[in-house]
Amino acid sequence: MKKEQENNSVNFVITPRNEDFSQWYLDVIKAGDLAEGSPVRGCMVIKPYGYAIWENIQKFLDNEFKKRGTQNAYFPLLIPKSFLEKEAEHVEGFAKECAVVTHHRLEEKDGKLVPAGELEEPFVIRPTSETIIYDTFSNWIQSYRDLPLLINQWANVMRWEMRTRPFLRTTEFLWQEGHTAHSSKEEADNKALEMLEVYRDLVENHLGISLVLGRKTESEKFAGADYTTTIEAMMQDGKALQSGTSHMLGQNFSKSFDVSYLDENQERQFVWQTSWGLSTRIIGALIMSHSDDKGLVLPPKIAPIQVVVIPIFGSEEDKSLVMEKVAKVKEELESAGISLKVDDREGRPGFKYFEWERKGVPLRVEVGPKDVAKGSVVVVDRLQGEKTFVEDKDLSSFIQDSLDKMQNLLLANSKKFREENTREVSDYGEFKNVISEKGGFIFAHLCLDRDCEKKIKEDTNASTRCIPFEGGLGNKGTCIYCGKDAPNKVLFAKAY
RNA sequence: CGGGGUGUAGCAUAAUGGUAGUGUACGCGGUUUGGGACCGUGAGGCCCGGGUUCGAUUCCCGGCUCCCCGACCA
Repeated sequence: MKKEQENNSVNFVITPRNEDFSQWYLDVIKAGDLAEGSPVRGCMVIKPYGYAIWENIQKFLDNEFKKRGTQNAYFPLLIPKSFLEKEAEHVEGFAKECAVVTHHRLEEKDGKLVPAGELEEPFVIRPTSETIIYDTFSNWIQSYRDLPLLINQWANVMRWEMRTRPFLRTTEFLWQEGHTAHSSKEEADNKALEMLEVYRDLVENHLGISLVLGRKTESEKFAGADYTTTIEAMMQDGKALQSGTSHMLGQNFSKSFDVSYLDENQERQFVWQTSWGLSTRIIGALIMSHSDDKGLVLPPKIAPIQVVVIPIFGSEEDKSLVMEKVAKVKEELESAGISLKVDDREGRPGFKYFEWERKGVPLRVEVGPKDVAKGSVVVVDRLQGEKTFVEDKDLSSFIQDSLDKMQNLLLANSKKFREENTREVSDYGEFKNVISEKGGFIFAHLCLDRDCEKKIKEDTNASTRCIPFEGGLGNKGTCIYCGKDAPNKVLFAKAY
């Protein structure tokens, strides 16, 4: 981000691909009225405009979940420490980042409030809810008739990470976490994939962010899962962002939490489980994928406001004519299902143009005295800045058409950018060069030895993002690091 | 948690061991309105604690904050 003094006013010139990228998106977030720092370490305040984006994401996912028989439920924020200890890998994965509740009241001592009433068993503020949900599942599930059990929870979680970044890694974040239990491995395998596909649909078709789908390597998988599948996106600086995950938990948790049932043959069986989650991090992905030097760019399908109408007038006489026309435009577009805002505040139009551009509203409709006289309006496109004079009779279809085109163009741009910055490499020297000079994704063969993966990360700072379903899994070759047999081709990148 | 930096008004910044200035944003009055309007006017500020000093926003020490790099990670 660079600042420029102009007419004694400070403007933010946003430069997405420079080295100050993280600073850049911070300022976009501020400018776009999305979030600001909170007094609590690494937490964020999400302002109404930003929260409306999250609500649109929720609306879409809720609908998709319910179509697939998933029900919403809610479980406690506080998890007994002993629950976390039950699944060995799971504790190991989360122990380092837990906020712990040890007391239940405050007492005054020497004029200061100090914690008192120490708890016999501390609670952990959920970093994720597998343990407490599966403890409950063990009561809910008795018979094969209780399966499959498909539950989703919208909640906040806390992970006390060393370093935070707004939206991408906050101490507290919002997400949905789905938890399912099945009678067969195959059914659970399919469920994990099915939910990953729901995420793909959301992120590609609604958020306009092109993805690579694949499986995490052993060292990057969820703590306690048999395997983890992921959607990986590329930000404008070439770094990767894990945007959603779906885990096949196998029977690891069902055995630790005794989630079992009697099958048709009166035999005791452990359930097969999945869990899947998508967080407010996705809003960070949205910001970092599409924003330009003017601010946010929001895809029409997820934008809280799709069209902003700016009335322009000088005299009172003009005002009544213009506002009459604005009312008609509003009625017509709203009845076509478009979410619209009329910015009828006092003030000059230019000021309003800048403000709504910063906030990423896809289309702007200007209505002034000249437009009233000509029987048309001016429509301006946020993405390309194109200005079009549209006759009144064509307005609704033109707007609809423009929104659709913009939606498609955003995804196409994102896909093109990702493909242009993905490179196949077969030599480790070249690997290092590409990572340091060009960045982006690298597609290369990797053996199953975890040491190779670790050393590459230490060496280059690039981690494995996933083994892509397309062209990765089962693509045999020789390991880029050690030269031994590699069963898969793997996607590497520096990641957020 | 290790290394580096930072902290002055809502935001962005300046100067200063002795009354803290500017831009923007905000309130009020007026004139304006097709790409960040103008005039007048008003309110608003030195991260916290200790030390040195007649006097500290400034110097010193400690703490905290936020940011960057690393480790960690959705």
